[in-house]
Amino acid sequence: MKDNEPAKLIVIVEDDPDVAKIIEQVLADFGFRTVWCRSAGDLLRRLRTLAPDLCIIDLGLPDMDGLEAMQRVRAQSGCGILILTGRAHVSDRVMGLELGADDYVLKPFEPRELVARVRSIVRRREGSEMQARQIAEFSGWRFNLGNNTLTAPNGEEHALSTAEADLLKVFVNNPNRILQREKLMGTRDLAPNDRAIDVRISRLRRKLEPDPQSPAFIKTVYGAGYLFLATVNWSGGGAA
Amino acid sequence: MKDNEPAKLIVIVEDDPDVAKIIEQVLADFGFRTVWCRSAGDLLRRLRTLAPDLCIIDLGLPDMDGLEAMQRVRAQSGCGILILTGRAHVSDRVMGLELGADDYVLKPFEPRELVARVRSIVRRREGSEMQARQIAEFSGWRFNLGNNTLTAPNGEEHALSTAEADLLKVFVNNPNRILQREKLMGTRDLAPNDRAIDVRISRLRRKLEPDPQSPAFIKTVYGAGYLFLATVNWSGGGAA
DNA sequence: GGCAGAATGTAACGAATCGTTACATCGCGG
DNA sequence: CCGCGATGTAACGATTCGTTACATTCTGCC
Repeated sequence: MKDNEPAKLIVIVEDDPDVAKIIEQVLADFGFRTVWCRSAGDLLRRLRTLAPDLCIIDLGLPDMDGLEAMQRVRAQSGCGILILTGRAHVSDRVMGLELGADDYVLKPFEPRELVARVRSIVRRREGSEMQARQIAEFSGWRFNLGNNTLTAPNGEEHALSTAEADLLKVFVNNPNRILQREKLMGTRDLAPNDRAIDVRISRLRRKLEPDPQSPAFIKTVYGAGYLFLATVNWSGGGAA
Repeated sequence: MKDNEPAKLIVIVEDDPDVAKIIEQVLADFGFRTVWCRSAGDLLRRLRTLAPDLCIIDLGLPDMDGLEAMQRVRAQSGCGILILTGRAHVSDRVMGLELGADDYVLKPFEPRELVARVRSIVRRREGSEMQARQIAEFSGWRFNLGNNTLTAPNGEEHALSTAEADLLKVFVNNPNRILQREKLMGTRDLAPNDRAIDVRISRLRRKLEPDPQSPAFIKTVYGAGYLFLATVNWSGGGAA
């Protein structure tokens, strides 16, 4: 009953338009939404407003090494990463995987296998959702997802309760995006006139907002939900 | 500081002893513990007492189709699964991945790449730990990990609190195994004479044990920890 | 077998959390 | 400017959960 979710969003980073078209076609055939980025810079710019489920990255990009791009994505977005490239050397493959790619597929690729691997990554991710990453930073604030601790820009520490932390986790994972009440409550389905979310928001604002009367981060979108307005950067999730 | 954890345990299912030896050697070189199973039956038997982090499964087993073996493992253990096989057909690869394998590697394999892929799976899993699976069954009891509900054999439902559910999650994921207090407390480090665990155990027993005085499932191991004595079967985690 | 000391079981207490309710306020369409 | 529905939040009470205290059990030793 929570499967009226929109299709998964996949970003394709590929400088060859023809190849990109093919990939987009294949994924679209299997029900994914796709966005095409021509370069690493393009990708990083898009990630400021998009929250994709997976990035498919070519290693041979015009403006940046694919592996570096991948690491930047990891630091910024926490989405899944699949490397799709012609570089077949073992050392490339090992390095890609060790640096955090979820899979490494060689060109020329087999469409059905690519879809199967994409699905595998997406399937795993929706189970675990937002683990692995540990510290989210935004506007001088640091939110440690491991111990539910929120550190203010001036160094002051607030301990968040479980509910508050859960709420903030959803926010930092989906910044700059209108989030409906249902999304914010996680699994718990909410009664017709359930005000629990509002109260949770209120309590979180009290700890996070300098002036809860005019919130800087957690904006209310009248009639729709809430929106977390910030540029979130991730750190500390480090596999070596 | 929580990295004195023992090495990850990997089960290798492979009927050719020479190939198995090579795989074991490669993994051992990179710090993994390994267990070799010659057949699918052997594997399923071992899983009753082992809780591996990953199974590497050959598709060409003498006693059972590898894909069926894989699905049985998925139902029983929730560990990671990597298929390592000579079957290179696209349809095999797609089917393996769709049926829930975390990766699919072809023989002959490149040792460093295999290790990188194994690490990638293990790394991801230790972030998410025990998601995906939804319902654990043991001796007529059903524990729904999704909504923290415990159903007795007679159909009676108990709602578990968060702490109780967390505790039971550790138990059903590591049955028939002595678990030290630290493991049972999750991340929270415990003070010298911390009795929190004992109280949690006591409260869980009150809901789970017919006669808390002589527990049938949660056994006390004097001086060592606790042990969950049961055959756990998993269901409902299903990707189609 | 019996004892001492440590480990474990659990009742009771209190702090913290969190959903509900009630009421104040705000936003937007007339 | 009015009115209604959406949102903010203070207050209350139920639940949860760690601590403490005391009872009980286990183990090694005599």
